[in-house]
Amino acid sequence: MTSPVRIHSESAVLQPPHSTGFTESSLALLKREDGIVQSSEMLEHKASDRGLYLSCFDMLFTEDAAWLVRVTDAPAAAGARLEPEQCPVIDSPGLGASPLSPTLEEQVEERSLEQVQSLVVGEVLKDIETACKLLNITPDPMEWNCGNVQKWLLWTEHLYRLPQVGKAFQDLDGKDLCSMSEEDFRQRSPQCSETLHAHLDIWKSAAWMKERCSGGETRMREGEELWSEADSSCSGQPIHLWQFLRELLLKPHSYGRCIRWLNKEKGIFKIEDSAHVARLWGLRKNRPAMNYDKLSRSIRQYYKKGIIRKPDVSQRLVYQFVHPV
DNA sequence: GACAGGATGTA
DNA sequence: TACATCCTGTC
Repeated sequence: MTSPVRIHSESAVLQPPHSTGFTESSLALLKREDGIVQSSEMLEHKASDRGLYLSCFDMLFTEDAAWLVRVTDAPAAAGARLEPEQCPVIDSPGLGASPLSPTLEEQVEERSLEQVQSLVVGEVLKDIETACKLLNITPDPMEWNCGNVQKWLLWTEHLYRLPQVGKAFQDLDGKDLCSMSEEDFRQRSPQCSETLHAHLDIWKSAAWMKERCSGGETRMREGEELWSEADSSCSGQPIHLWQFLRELLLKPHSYGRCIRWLNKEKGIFKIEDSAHVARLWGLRKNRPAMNYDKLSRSIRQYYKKGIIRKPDVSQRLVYQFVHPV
């Protein structure tokens, strides 16, 4: 099926592998991520409420991607409406209306879907943004050096519980990585090629979207705003441990399994997986030998400074921000 | 294994 | 200054 919608500019340096920006495997990968699955379920639920039976991901990431064009390139979207055979099947009155003059109901449905779709994309961008902060790398894989590639690999291993594959890619920088086909990935890492390739696709697509959106566009939606969100990693100052911990805590969808609030109002949090948090901190600071013993020593340095303390009722792995956000 | 805190090194 | 590292000791 060919798409009438081209969301890629011919001049774009980095082009996603498909016209949608997301390959089938990267979509499958997206579905595996908790928050995205939630968003997807939300959308599917919403769709079923309205008599739609098209999967949200089919809607969102199949080749039409008209919503994406609307978000990023509204004027160009004028000719980007779906051809009739590509439209989602909608079991509702008014279906017989001419595709050239959608009914009010169709327009309302479309708008609702667009809103949820932009939420899903927002989640993807948010995850990437968080990873960039934690790893101190740029979101565009094309700009990565070999060290950045290794960090990204470590990150992807962590995210998808993959075996260590860094050695197989140790001689590659971002440009090399981006030019690799899935078969190239398979040759270097037969076990993880699909996941790695798909995950890289997501990053490439996000980078492409960001590049596309930053070209003088004044229109801002949720996902895009996230890229320009001011945070500790944008200040040029090295991140402090307490800031890092707070950032993890503020992304429960991504890190809730290793650190979470026990009482957000009081700033009380629990480190659920000490080794994991330490590894993330080590990644962020380029300290491969980081462990919880060292990390906790740094946390204890905050006791004197009045930044973090143990709660009144001391518990293992539970700390408290003295000045909760 | 978590915790507390001293000592020292480093950028 | 803000850790990172190593250490001793306690629970």
